[in-house]
Amino acid sequence: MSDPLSAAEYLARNAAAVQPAGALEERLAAAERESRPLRVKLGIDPTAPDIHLGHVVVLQKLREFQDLGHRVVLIVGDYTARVGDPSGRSATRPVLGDDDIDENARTYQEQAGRILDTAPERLEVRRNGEWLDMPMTEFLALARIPKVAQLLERDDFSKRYREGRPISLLEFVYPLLQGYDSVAVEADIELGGTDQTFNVLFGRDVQRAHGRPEQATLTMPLLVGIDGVQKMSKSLGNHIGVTEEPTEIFGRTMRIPDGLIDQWRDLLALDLGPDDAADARTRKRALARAICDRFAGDGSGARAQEEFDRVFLGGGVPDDVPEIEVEAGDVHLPALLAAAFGMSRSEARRALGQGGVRADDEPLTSERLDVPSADLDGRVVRVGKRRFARVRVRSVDA
RNA sequence: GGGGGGAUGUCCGAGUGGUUAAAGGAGACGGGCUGUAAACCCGUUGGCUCUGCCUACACAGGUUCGAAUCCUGUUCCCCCCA
Repeated sequence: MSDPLSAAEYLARNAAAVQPAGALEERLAAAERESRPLRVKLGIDPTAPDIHLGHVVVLQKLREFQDLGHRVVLIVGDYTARVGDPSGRSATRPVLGDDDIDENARTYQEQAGRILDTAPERLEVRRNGEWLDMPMTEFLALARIPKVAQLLERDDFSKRYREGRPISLLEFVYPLLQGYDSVAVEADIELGGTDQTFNVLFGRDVQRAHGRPEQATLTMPLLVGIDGVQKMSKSLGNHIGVTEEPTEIFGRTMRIPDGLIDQWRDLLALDLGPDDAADARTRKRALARAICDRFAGDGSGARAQEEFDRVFLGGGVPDDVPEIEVEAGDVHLPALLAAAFGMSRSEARRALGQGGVRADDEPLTSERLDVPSADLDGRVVRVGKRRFARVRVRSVDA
């Protein structure tokens, strides 16, 4: 694998683009020649510390670079986060304080460690606050690099401009700062999702303006979320977090549309084994197991599947059902459901009215909203197909 | 600096004084069918102490028996001109 050509081919196999053509081979060859590891850069946003499968795609790619002997440079965007990204129209993001950024960065590293090799010679973590707090004169020098037409060529900008939606100057400045990061850490290669295409390419302009060698860029396709339509993102609620319970990971994976199986397998670099040749359902189960094994620990996939089958094929109840305590006497069902499942009482009422609530297998209806707690003690209340809670009557010994 | 347009529920989007908790769509949720897939069908979708009450159409006041709809001020956004 030390052959630069085959290494490049391997690394690019599931990438969206490697630009400019041949740059990756060239860099790998240079590393070989100079017998030094490449510096592979990824910028991260310290506002969202929950790593999900969408983030994993790029992290996995970084891991592949590491396994080939190269060095990953993670840049925590503490400075850019402090500026407060105004994009996203209506919702102004809260500006984070130092403590939050520290905390988020720490969480991020902890979670990324599930994918990356965290050995110091393989992973370097930097904060762009180290260099972005620059004198105005330096910033002005940066600001003459991009041309407005160039910035407006960008898909999202041109689209927004055409549609008359706001673009703040700060958003124009972002690529500059990100590009300067590449200068500061002497990046050989920068990775990102395809949404970062402009930014990573622009890093080359900034490097050139500073008389530095220009980085190669590798962009990965954006993983589609479990809704099968939009890119995976926490704010869209179509994500699977790497720290989630295996049963949850398994279950949510089983909900993805069949058409997504190949993409997930390829982008997450998972091996489905012999099941890969089977029917869609079998393949999806294999995928779900593989994801569990990868992030929740070896063997967790098989266990999750067993539980899944028991609960959803057999109509059973999961092993570890959260408990909800109630006082002795009558229980007001809407209140109970609201407390147990985080729904509003009105929602709970509706669910009851629609026959979506059961105690063990007995349907609870909206005819009787107050029931003696003794009738529910020890039983599992279930809303819909996958929300469970075991009821316990608080003992009255106090 | 001047002129014009706009802000409606999770999102999109109707609605210009009264039966509007607010059309329609999307999404989400519950049910049916299934493989917790797709497609399809039905229902729900502000909150609550629920045959009623409370809060809601950027924010604050005002007019009116009655306002998302009219008036005033404020904030934010977009466009055009300079």
